[in-house]
Amino acid sequence: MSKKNITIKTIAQELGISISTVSRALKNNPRIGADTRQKVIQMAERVNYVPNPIALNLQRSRTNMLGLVVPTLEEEFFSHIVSGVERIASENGFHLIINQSRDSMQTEREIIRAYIASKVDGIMVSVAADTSDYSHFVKVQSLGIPLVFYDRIPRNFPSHKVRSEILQGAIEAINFLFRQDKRKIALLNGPSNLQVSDERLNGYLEAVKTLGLSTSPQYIKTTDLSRQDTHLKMEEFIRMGEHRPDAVVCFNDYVALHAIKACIEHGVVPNRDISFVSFANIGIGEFIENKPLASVEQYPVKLGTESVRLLLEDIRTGGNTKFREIIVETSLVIHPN
Amino acid sequence: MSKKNITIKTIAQELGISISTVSRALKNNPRIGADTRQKVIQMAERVNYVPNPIALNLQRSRTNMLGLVVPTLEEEFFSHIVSGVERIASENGFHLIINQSRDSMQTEREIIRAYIASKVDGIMVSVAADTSDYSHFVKVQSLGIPLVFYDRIPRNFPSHKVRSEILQGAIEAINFLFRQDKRKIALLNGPSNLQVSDERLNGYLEAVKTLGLSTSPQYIKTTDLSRQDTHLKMEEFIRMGEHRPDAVVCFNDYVALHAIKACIEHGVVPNRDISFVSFANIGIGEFIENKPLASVEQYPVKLGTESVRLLLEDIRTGGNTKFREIIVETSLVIHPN
DNA sequence: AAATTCAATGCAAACCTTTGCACAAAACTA
DNA sequence: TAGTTTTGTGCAAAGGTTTGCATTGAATTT
Repeated sequence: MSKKNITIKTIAQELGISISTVSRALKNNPRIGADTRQKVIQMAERVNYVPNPIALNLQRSRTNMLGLVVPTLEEEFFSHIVSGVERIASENGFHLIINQSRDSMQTEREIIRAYIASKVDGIMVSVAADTSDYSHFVKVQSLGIPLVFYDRIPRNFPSHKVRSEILQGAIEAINFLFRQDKRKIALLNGPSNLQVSDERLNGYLEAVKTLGLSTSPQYIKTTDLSRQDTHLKMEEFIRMGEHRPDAVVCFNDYVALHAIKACIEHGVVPNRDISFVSFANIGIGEFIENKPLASVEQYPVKLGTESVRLLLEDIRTGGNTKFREIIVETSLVIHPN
Repeated sequence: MSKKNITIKTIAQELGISISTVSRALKNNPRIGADTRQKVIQMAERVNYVPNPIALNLQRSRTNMLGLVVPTLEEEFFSHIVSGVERIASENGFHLIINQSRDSMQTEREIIRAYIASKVDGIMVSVAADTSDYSHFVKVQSLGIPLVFYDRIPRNFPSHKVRSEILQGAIEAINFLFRQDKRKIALLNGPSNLQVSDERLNGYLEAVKTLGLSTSPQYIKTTDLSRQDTHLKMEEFIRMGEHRPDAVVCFNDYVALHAIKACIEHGVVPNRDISFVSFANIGIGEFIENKPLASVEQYPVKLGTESVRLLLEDIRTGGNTKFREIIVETSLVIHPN
């Protein structure tokens, strides 16, 4: 095909003009005469010139790359977020580079280090489950690299943030159960070190208070998200006799499904004896028989698009945008059947 | 923090030596005296020098970036592939940049164009459903950029390829049904423009022949993967009266689930009146009641890791590796319950 | 006709690193 | 002592592009 590397120099030599003239002609610089510009453009076409972005990167010391740290790609919730991010990044001409922390702070730090070394233009992070030290993020900020946290947001760390409106979702879920004449509503929450667990709890407490429902510490349990622990905690609810809850709000769909399984094993009919609602970290398949009555949909794709939009804006303003927190709506989706 | 941009030049000036000496000292070039090397390294430490990878890229005209084109991230099968790719790419110090073609050839072409322009070191592609023209791939190859196709592989296009052992899986699936005393086994296949459909068909034909089963063109149908079409085709099977198949091999889990739904609607008991097996493009959740008896697992993560390993090898050998086709094992997973 | 302005283009630096070649001084060999 | 090797370092080019400044020739003004 083409001989070697075709650069503006090639064009310049071919036309017997200077490199800078070619560069300017190609960029429609008004200082270049119309006829010269014509010739340059035609020649560029003819020799199939494409600008070398690496040289440009060096010049501008920008890379057009965005780094995305995700705990895992093997969970639907996160891969949908990534999908949203990819779309917007693409549309804006940015390359998206993706890495999984696999919920290890150590890995997370290394990824961030690599991003810094590679001079990405911006970074988005959902922190690993065991991230307790934030010095790597401090470093990112001190270098002036735009940074956005999404979904899993570190506590008390000033930065751009994008998260779901969990609290309102929890309230909506409980109102729904209330309308179904449920009065003894329990919460089967996630690990308390997650901020998203806090929000569920706060929503629960607020709704219970507003609706004048009775509750007790026994109605609030947490699971470490393992099947075993969820079973265990659900069994505790079931064994509460006359105080047994008539509805349980679960941390997410998986927890709900496991809890429902526990019910069935104990002869408790789900959604009759005890009703379930949950938060959607997965889409509940249409093929599942015994599922929660409703889930609080979190729109992960939107979570992704909002995050990258915020990041891009920060990049555009040169990292001088004041820290913003974007809260993505949730809504209670009532499952058919 | 640091003043401006710290380069080897900074170090050189600080130490009153030349740039090249600094460069060599940092790379442990033996031509540099031990004491000079010492001083340089210490100073680098002191001023917190990090090499600028962009300049390096320009120099070597390599970018350390791998491009991955995936039809969608919102399907578990593909996001698991990506997960595998990410792990290996990371381990080898490559950045992985990801784009979704969203099953549009047009988008696919643009992604490829961007990859070429950005000078990625290698490209992996699972082609879009409607990709009929391969000129963009020809271009990639003619530029000497290493290219690997995975899962969705263009027909008759010489290149590196990584795919699942579908044919063997199909045979295994049918043997399984045979052992369950099924003798009237049908195939509900995917779109015939997909190579993976061919392979299922060939496996089916081979197994049927080997086992001496009777079949007929009526036992072989294709669906466009839409729920409607799957329903329609399944209903045709159901209405075949005394010739009705007693087992159906489905293109993938989704198709199987839809087909099963069609059965239920028509009072046909799945896995009693008609048994189902399928190929796993999704993991069948433990929560689904009516599901195929077994699925041919395709190990998508492994598909990913194998693909990127092949790509990396090709990159290492400077794109001179002879075209290879890697076939990833499958295995029939019998669902509990 | 001389002076001024303007349009069109070229030069060279800058972005940062690597590396072939050259050079100098020191050490060694004959 | 003169010649050769070794050792340690510097110069400059290369990689591709952009851009401030300088230069040229032509057109306009006085």
